[in-house]
Amino acid sequence: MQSPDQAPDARTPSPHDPPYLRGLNPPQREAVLTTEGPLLVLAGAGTGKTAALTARLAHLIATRRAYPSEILAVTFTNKAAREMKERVGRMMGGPQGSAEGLPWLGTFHAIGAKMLRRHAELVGLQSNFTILDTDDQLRLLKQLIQAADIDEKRWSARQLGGLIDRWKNKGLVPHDIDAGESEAFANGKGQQLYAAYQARLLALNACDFGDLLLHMLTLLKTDREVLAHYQQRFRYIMVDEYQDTNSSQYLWLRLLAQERKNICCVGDDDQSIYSWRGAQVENILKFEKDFPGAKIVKLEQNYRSTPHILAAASGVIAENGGRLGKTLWTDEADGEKVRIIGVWDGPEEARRVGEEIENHQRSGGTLDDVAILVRAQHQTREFEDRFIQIGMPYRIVGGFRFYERAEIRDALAYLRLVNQPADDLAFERIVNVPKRGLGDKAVEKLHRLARADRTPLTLAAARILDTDELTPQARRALGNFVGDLARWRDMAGQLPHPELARQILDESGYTAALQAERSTEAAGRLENLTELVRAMEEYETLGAFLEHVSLVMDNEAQAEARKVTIMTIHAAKGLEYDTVFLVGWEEGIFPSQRALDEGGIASLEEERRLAYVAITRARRRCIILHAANRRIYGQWTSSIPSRFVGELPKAHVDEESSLTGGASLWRANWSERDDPFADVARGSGRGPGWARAATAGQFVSEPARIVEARGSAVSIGNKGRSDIALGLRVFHQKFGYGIVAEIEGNKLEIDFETAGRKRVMDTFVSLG
DNA sequence: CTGGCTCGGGTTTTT
DNA sequence: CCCGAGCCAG
Repeated sequence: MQSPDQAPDARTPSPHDPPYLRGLNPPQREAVLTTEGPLLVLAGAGTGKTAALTARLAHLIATRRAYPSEILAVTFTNKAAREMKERVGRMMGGPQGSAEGLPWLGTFHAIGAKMLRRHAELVGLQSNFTILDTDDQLRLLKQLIQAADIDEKRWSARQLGGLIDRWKNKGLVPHDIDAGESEAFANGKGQQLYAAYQARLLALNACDFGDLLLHMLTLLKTDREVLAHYQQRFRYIMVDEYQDTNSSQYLWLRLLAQERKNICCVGDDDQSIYSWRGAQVENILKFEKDFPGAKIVKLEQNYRSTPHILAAASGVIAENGGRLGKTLWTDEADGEKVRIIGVWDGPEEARRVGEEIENHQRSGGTLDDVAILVRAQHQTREFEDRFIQIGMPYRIVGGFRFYERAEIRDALAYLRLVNQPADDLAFERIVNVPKRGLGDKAVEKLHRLARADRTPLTLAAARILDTDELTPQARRALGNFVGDLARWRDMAGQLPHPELARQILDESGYTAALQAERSTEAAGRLENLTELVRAMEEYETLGAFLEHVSLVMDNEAQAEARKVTIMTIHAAKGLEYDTVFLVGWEEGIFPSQRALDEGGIASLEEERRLAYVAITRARRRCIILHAANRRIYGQWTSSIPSRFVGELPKAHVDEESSLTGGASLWRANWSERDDPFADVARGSGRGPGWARAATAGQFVSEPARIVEARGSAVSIGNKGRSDIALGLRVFHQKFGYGIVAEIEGNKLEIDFETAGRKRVMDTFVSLG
């Protein structure tokens, strides 16, 4: 480890460099070595931002400018936080000395929660408060809307939730909402409902995600002691993805940094794609004004993509106004130009991408190098359908996450209720799960009593047993449930919590109910529960585990298998692939119709930044497709290529487009297939019978938020499986159970129970 | 309570 | 067109 007097100062490499500086270029070094005062690091896509950020953290510790525990490093995602932790660990060689503590490294929300637990009582909470997720939040809002006698159809909980989120993102508490703002919901009831919601959360001893920051913000603004404490404590503050910060996060950071002013924000205004969830690009644009004397370092050397790809991306983003301005460059050789392919319609687009990937395989490429990026989740379907047909292994990123699954949320509700008896939402969720004969009437009576006495449902339940309000069966059932809860709470003090969880799941009858189902899904759910209990073992306390689950738990994409990845551009931010297909580059799709209709120039510019993010995901090959016809909400619609296609600099692209280039392909398509309805008319697979059997979320047995197709590789040759025969019952990952109706080499025709007849590859089915 | 119906709405998504 | 939510009937 380096001592302060030997601390490197040179911006150029020297043999005496500590390990964390090795391999950094001059601007990266500058970013690492500028420790004092405000610093803005403008890091273009692929310029080694994380490397610089981590090295900076290592540098601060190694040169003893601060104890680890005096450093605050915030990220947006758990993934980013994890990555940084790992890299710092590696750089500094093993875990840091416990005497010096650990850096406060985590997401805004995780850090907010950590602080808030220490000061919970100052905002009217107890430190074991529950963190509600969006689902809980919506159920609560729905109750409030009903209680206020507002037409739920006209004014949905979802709407109100969105509004409250926006207010929280701006750092506004109910008191700050003026009449004009309040108008946004139910003719001026917005403010009142927001206030009621916040009151209800306190009564439940609960927080939503926004509160984790908002409560801390309020505290920092109103409590001088708390403010002074953290201002003193955090000698150095680092922020990743600064362009994604919302107002509340910005205010929070500014307060914390006010004293020491050692704040280093890393970001890229060109990659700001989250304004719709409150991010303010302005935060990064006005950094110099907020922090006078700020130094700015630009990271512009790109280590990811070829010059053609960079030039294409730069050409597009140059159309945006008000940029801080960076010019990406690279040492790499030219490589392939960006290809633009125009096709006739959506199905052809999928076919074309499939062929390109097969070519890629034939020339020795692997599938995990390939990604297809879409603007919106529904576009994945076309590719999924096609890939199932040709037996191309793929994975779709997105959809349900581990803790969003019903069985996990049920199990957590039990644990939450044991941990925190005031958690009415948890109580409601599981009072009749599994079914124990406590229907709507019984719960309604309970509610009335709880409301009258202003007590949590758990208490009301105990009390109602002394009355004759419930039917004898309901009373017995509730008595058992209340008794169980009390017993589990006793056990909580004595048993290790994974064991407690196992017992709860057993004694509540939850596992038994699943076992009784005897379906594939139920088996998957049981597996998920086992996984949940296993995960608990890594945590000291039940409380720590619950916090982990609601704030941190996300199943990482196991990239083990060789598969093509299909995902949204948003989901791809921060990732990179050798070959990237950018599909659906048409006006109305990308840029999206919504962006064109609403939000004016700002929306369009965000779409353009999205295009920039999309292109810069590619390392070696970037292939952009657009179709002339697409079925949108069931209607065939013709579309024109995205304006972003036109903004790609000609010198760096190769067009194979029939529509913007020569007319040959267009004509070929036209004569071969007389009209866009041909597919439908010929019944070539898409008619009414084309039931889209299942979406990602329905396969609860999937291990993670990844929908994986079965089958390891594209089948070669035509040899079919020997274990498949006519009339056999088989299982297919997407379509479910079905009977084999025809066999043709390795292709099967199967009559699925719910999805109808489909043609699939035999590698995708297992014997049912 | 399940199923079948109608109706409305339909980017992007993390925590 | 496809999905989810809510409603009513059995």
